[in-house]
Amino acid sequence: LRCCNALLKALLRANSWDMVGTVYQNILDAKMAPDVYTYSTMIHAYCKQGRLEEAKKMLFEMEAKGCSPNVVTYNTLITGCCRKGDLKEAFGLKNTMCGKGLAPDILSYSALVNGLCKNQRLSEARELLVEIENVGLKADEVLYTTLISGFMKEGKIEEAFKLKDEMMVKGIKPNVVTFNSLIHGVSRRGKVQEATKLLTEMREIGLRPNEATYTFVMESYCKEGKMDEVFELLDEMERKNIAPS
RNA sequence: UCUAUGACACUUUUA
Repeated sequence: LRCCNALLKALLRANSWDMVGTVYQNILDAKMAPDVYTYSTMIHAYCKQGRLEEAKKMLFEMEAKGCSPNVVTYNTLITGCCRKGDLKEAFGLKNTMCGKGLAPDILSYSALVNGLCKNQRLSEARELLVEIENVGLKADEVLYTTLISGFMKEGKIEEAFKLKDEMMVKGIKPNVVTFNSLIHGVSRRGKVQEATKLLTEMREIGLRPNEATYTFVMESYCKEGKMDEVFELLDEMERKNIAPS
């Protein structure tokens, strides 16, 4: 069964949905009982396809068969709902899991925060951060990055930088994605000097810019028509062998 | 310290 689960994961990554179904059916045919990993992976597969109804059905099915969903199972579904913009359902699931004595973890919250941010509900996202700390969880760099990119997308640049300061004060280290989000935010507003400042800052703290980083910085240069700098960056990328991820 | 879940532009796939 462990092997089947690993196989399902690989197929899910490859988006081989028909094979996912086949393997799952084979598990059943072989009279093996899918475990919580199998079900969670299947739910992930449905979510990734945007087939939320079937994902939810799978949740009921596992419960009916006496396999209890855990935090990961719920997180998977919550993430799926958030990505589809069904925040009602997502928060409903959060309540359901709480009702079963399953405490949402930092991943549950960051999925919810992401959903709120993607739907321009920034103040609620911020409130969720307060809740996170109230329940004794520690916000991490992913959570903050999610918030930062949410605020940046709404053009709330100062707020985004405040969040960056806030996380650093708490001892949470920004990573490449954090900087990418910041750079992207200032770049779309054409703030070249801010973008390059961030680029040097991330280097100073030992972070390696990746392909996305360069893309965002180049965007800001392009907005100012500074093509020389763009080509310089392209050269630099080649020198550093930055491969498209 | 590893069978499953969260964040950044573009592209591609699922449709």
